[in-house]
Amino acid sequence: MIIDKWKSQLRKGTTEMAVLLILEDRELYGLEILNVITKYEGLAIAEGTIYPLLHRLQREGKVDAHWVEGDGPTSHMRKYYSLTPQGRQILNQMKTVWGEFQRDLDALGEGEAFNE
Amino acid sequence: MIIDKWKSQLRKGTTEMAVLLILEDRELYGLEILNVITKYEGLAIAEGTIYPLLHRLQREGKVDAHWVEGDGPTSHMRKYYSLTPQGRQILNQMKTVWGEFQRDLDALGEGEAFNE
DNA sequence: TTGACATATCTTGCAATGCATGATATAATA
DNA sequence: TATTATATCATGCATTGCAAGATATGTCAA
Repeated sequence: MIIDKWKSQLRKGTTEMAVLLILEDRELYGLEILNVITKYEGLAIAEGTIYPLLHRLQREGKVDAHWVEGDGPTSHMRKYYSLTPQGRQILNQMKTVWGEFQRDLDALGEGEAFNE
Repeated sequence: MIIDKWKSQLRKGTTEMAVLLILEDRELYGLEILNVITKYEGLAIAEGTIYPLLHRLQREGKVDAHWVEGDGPTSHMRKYYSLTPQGRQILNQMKTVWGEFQRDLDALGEGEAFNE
């Protein structure tokens, strides 16, 4: 499908915001984050996307990570991620930009016949 | 600015939609299209972006182009672009996808504390 | 034990789009 | 003549999401 390629272009940038949003008020590990995102069909990303993204966010100082021994019966090592102050700050900027972006693109779509 | 790099990532895919939206009910030439987009601050793109994009859209059969001799006093050759039927069809798909995408990302941002 | 499956993470290179930069050409204006 | 505005074009880079496959552990059935 042609439109599927376009969808993956739409995700550029926004997937990063989605991850930061999810971590805004709690710590989660990789697969959990992926599962939350996948609950929203329109945002669904491939599994191969989440780990490189998380590593990048950590490298850029937007998130912190620490290993936790599995607490339940399934005792896999899990890497929990949380927002750094810097990450929180950038997320707030992203929210503002995203709001403007939506408004402008929608305005262009609806009102262009009028605005001159 | 860090956020500026992110803005340019947001534009991936959406700039293409913006151009198709602008051509939805009229023909325009390159610089005109750029000027319309630039009216919306949140969507502003660099000048070096528009021509490669238009060429790609033409190559993909989404738009048609034809040269027009300058009609007014400034008689520069202008290349006018218009939507093909296929381009119109794809634009409609994009509108649907974009709507879902917005809803989902906003829902994630606002409601995640509740949804389990 | 063995094998299959689910969980959980990691790594490497590719594909696609917007951007930066600079080039070309014409007409109007100083 | 030189400068500025208009209008288009071409080339290679930066970034991000994706595909594909590898690794490791624990559970459960045969």
